[in-house]
Amino acid sequence: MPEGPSLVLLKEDILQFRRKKVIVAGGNAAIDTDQLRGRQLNEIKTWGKQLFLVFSGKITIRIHLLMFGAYSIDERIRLKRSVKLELHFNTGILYFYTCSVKEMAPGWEKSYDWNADLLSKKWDPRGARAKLKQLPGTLACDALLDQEIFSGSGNIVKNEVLFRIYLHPESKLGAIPAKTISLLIKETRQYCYDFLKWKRENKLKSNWQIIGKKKCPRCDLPVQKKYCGKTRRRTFFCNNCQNKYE
DNA sequence: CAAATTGTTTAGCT
DNA sequence: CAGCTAAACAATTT
Repeated sequence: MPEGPSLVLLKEDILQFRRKKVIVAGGNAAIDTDQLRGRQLNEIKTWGKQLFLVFSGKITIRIHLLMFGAYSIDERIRLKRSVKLELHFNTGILYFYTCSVKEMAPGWEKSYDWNADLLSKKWDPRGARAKLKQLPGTLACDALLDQEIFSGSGNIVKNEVLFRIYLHPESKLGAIPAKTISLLIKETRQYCYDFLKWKRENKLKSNWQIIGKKKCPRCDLPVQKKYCGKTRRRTFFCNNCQNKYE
């Protein structure tokens, strides 16, 4: 489910409940769900992989689907799954499963850089460039998972973007040419929108260029699989085509 | 069927 | 205290 583009789809899906009043709230999340009863869902926001439900009285609940989170509308999916949060409206029911549910403290908005969200029209590539410049020793594969820089990017985005721009995942930011950094920033955002488009069409996996591949689609040499960087996440790359700067 | 995975937080160590 | 690692969480797929 996760990665930023999926959250855009989630938001679209639940926009039908905006300005609707919560009739009953429940679930086993470690928050006071009772306080949501009778409140209107005023706003639905996303920041990368995070979803914010802003209720009347400015009570804000943050949902993070982590690796295995799911949601459904009206129908309870897989009865074995326990419900973390359920919101009943006059027009339907919204269920969230296996996710992180947190109540935000007043003023929470100030702790987020809204220009860092790849899926937002507020996205500002200059901010990303400045942050990358501050981290010369960081590897490209780690930077692409850093939510403070590329909010909404995940392991799929990381792998596919690095291949697209032929950049080796273990390249040090400080050694990468400025032009390539520009390309990295540009293509990370672009890939998010391609991801979104393909996800809508159910064609995300079929458009993967490097993830899970045995051979490089460009040079036909074997693809490397390695758990790279500090993040130690699964990384597929072509040693021949992706330039390593160190 | 064991292993791996689109993610993050936190406890605990050096 | 900074920096790192392992564990925890959990469902589905291969």
